[in-house]
Amino acid sequence: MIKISIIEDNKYMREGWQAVLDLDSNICVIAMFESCEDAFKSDDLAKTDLILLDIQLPGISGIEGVKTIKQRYPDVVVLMVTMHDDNERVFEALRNGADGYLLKKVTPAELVEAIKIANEGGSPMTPNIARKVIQSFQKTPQNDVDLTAVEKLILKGLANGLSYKALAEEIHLSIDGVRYHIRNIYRKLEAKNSSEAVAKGIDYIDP
Amino acid sequence: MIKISIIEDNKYMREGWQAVLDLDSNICVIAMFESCEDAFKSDDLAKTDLILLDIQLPGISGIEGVKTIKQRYPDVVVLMVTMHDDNERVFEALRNGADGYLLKKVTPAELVEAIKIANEGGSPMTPNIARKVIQSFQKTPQNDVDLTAVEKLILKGLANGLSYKALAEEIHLSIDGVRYHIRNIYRKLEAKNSSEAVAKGIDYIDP
DNA sequence: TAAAATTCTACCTAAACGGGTAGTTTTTAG
DNA sequence: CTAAAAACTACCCGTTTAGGTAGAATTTTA
Repeated sequence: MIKISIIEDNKYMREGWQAVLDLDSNICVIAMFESCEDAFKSDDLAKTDLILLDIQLPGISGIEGVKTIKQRYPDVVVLMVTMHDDNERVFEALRNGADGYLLKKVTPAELVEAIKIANEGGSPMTPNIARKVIQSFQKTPQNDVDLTAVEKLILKGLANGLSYKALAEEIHLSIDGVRYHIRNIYRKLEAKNSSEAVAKGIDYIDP
Repeated sequence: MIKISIIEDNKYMREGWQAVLDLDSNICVIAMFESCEDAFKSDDLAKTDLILLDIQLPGISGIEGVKTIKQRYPDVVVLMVTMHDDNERVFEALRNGADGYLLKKVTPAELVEAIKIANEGGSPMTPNIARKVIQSFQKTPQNDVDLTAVEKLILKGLANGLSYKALAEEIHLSIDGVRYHIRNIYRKLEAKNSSEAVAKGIDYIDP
């Protein structure tokens, strides 16, 4: 039995969904709130498996709310609900911890389907958002500064807090040898010092 | 007209898809290869809108191949093709630049649908992979070291290569005031110097 | 209001860093 | 094979960083 909470300011929306969801024998709506504030006062969220969270709410928005929810109840699944599809807000909500999202115009069958997918560890979302999400986590391909293997190694060492001396020992080079490479790293990354180099180059070094 | 190239070692698979796709008046298969090596020798990929790329290939795998493809032709859309769904390899391919993926057992209608979605800027994928992708880019919620606003500001300054002096001027504090905060940053992040602090804390500072 | 914690300033010292220059060895390219 | 480029070593020198300690100013807490 999947226990659902709904946070949604529109009364008809809330009750419509409740009616639809309670028709399914594996789903049970255990609580409904018209705002994040209300939901946080109650303790029902603790008993919830999955929350349907409207993205646009008066007061604390869903985008902010999901952050709090995930902090307090990391295991609960949060699906954002939104009017429009290709939306920067959806993206932000996902960054803040949402597990997926669905559109308000979804059919009852799709709603139940999305909930079941999410409950089993999936993330329902449209392809458009999926593309955005993917792009944001891909290694940036174009401006890939070509650091040599040694340079990457040294940059990694710097990121780990090693001194030039420690680095020299680690890769069997003189301190000035290390310095030679570091100078080249700074030039390539246009960095003034090791911190800036690490900040700029950390995405280019292998984990 | 969407121009498609197929890289797939199984002959029947290749030709089956070609037959299916060419039935659609908006899709045209312009080239087929049985390996990445072959594809890279030819110049057909340059004229391609979308590539169907088998994830498991002899020689250069699709996971590696997509990297090369995206380097050479950043604008081409790459869809990975895979046997199994919940797969670490799919995940790696997406990290390397793939725009989506579909299963080999996909129906002709779904195949055409996925291609059209991808061509219009979407990313077809199953909810399971979507969840993985989302998780990998969410801000890590639990181990969020609580840096104060000033500490974040200073860490950001360090990441930008500022010296203590420059930082002091920027935030109207004495150099020793800056040092005071930096010491606290090092303690909280367990860092020995600014590079390590930047490496460890860069995810916690606001962009 | 008093005590405690946090924030900020100050100074000392040693170590680490960064720029410049210059020379040697090794690799690469013609 | 020879010239050019890259990789490495070396030294000088001034600046920056990091650790330690200590005390004032400010805010928080009881």
